[in-house]
Amino acid sequence: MKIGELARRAGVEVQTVRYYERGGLLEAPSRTASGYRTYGEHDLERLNFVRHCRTLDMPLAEIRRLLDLSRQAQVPCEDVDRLVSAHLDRVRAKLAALQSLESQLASLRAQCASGKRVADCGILAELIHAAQGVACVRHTGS
Amino acid sequence: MKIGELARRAGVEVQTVRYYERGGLLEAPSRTASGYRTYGEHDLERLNFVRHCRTLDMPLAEIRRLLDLSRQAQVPCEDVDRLVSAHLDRVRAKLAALQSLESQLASLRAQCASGKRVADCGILAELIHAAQGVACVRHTGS
DNA sequence: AGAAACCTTGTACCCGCTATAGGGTCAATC
DNA sequence: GATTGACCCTATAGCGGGTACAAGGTTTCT
Repeated sequence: MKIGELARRAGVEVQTVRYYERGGLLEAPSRTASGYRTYGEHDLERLNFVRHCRTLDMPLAEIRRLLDLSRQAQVPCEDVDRLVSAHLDRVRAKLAALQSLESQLASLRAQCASGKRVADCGILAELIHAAQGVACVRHTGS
Repeated sequence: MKIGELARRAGVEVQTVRYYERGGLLEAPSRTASGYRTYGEHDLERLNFVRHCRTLDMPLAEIRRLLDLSRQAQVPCEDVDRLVSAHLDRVRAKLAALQSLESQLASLRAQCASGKRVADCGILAELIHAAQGVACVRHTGS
């Protein structure tokens, strides 16, 4: 199949396939006489694998290592485990940061009562005070 | 004060200050005869405001809009609220995605028993099967 | 034969910085 | 007064993970 069909079946853009090839995530495929890339089912499987890892938010470098590892059947499975664990740790750290962020924004939004003008906006006041290192909102009368 | 002091007091890199100026987040400051930027306390406050919004993960374009709004005291506060609410929605969506990601990775990692070789690695098997659209892990012997 | 749909390479763009190169300026010290 | 070192300037390129062009070649359909 040609690149367009491969891309369509994997649900990615054509450019993305070429980008993955450049980055070594997909092997350079054979070409027709006129230079068109031709792929087989195996290439589709590999692309799907890459995409699935991407939906798990793994960086491309990590996916590349995973692909390398999977080709060496003798390597202890621990190496794979370590890679996934490290990724999981990063995801959990990001999750915690995002949760704190969510609560900050939610409480910020609660500052805004309808009908007010920007001049009296609680959100802006809060943001400005927070930016000045004031722990608690305390209107200084301005 | 010069750019180095401003940056130090706001806890950012000097390049970041210049980057914000180019992006219109900070006003172009006055210059000394030799071309050095000179800032006042007001500039520091504004930079702190920007940084605080950044710790809330707001994109620079949004911070710029917020700064614009805050200069127009007549604008209804709702506009600010809408902006923050939209951001909160995005953060919550990201949070949900990350939570699902976390559980996927955690269950993935549970596939790996120690002492195995990559040839029998549960993680890789799972990733490959998942990539092929198989809902449940089912080792085909291979 | 001509149009539409595909393919090719190469390049530039997005975000929010960060880093580097290649200079100029300023204050202190020898 | 010359040098050192810390600071400042502009311009440019890089990161990751793509996306979007431009400018052309090929294939397929009518």
